[in-house]
Amino acid sequence: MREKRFLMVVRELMECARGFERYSGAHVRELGLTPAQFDIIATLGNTQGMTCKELGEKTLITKGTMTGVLDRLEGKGLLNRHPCAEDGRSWIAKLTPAGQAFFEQIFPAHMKSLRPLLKHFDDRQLDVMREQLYQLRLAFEACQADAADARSPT
Amino acid sequence: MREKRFLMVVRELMECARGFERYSGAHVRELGLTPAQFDIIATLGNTQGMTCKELGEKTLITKGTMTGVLDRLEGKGLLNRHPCAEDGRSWIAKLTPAGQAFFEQIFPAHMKSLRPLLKHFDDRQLDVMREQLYQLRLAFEACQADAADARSPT
DNA sequence: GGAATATAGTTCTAATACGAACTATATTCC
DNA sequence: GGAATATAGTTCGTATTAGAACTATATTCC
Repeated sequence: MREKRFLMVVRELMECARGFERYSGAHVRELGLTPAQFDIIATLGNTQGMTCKELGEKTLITKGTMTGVLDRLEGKGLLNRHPCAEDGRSWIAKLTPAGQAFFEQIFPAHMKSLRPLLKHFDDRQLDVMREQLYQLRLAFEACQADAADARSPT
Repeated sequence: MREKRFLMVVRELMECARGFERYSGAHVRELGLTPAQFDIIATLGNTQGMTCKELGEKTLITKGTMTGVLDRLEGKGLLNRHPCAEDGRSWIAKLTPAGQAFFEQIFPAHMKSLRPLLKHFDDRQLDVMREQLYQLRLAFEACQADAADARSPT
């Protein structure tokens, strides 16, 4: 019954993801941001900005959603978009000074809010978990690629 | 830098969850269902039905969303709701004969679609992963409870 | 028995998730 | 150089998410 074992792993995986989102999201919302907005701010903090494509790769936000998230952050005055010199199709999203200042204020606070979680794990266990999850992700990606090939074979 | 290690684990966790949802979701959508709808059908298959509350516990669907998901399944004729004899506030959601027949048709197909993933793991590794994820979930739940206490102390 | 409280489910709003269609610009290939 | 193709970002439609307010029924406690 490998299948059942596998489904139990998937179930735990989903519970964990939801659990983290709830825990982290509760704190983020107190800061007046949604999880997606926080993700963008945290990614852009201390950088010179990046394209939507890069943001999409570094966060888990898909491009269709990205537009709206960036729009709302722009509306809050935390971010703006500049045309990209190298590629006329691209825009560089960059924190405004207010956005960078906000990042510097909330990011350490958010890390601190995660600290209670940390005390449950030591470095070795974190490394084991990461490696396990990495293997799992590789499997998903490999199978995803196979499925894509099956749909449109070369 | 335990914090950084921890964030890397969280990042892998989220990538995995998204990866599975994409992989599994692609197949589920081919069946004409959304992942949430499939989750309900898979949970209700081969049962005598259950309340929204039970469904919420066995799936990862929150009660506010549950209403809409059940509405749409009811609209497709796959499910209906009966009043609950023991509790006047509750409804029993149960697959219709068409819903049960549909379940019997798609569930094995869905399991089969997951089979390529299985070949990447043996039983021992699956057990290790599940245990790791279980510990992680426990940590989230413990901290969540602490945070709730902090907001409204007894 | 009745008030206070808890719980099951629905409804509402704002923000996302995903896929698909669309526009505009880049790249490739002949 | 121009056609074919690929890519960046936006827009759109449907479904889902979380949280909070709301209705109706249960439970508790005096």
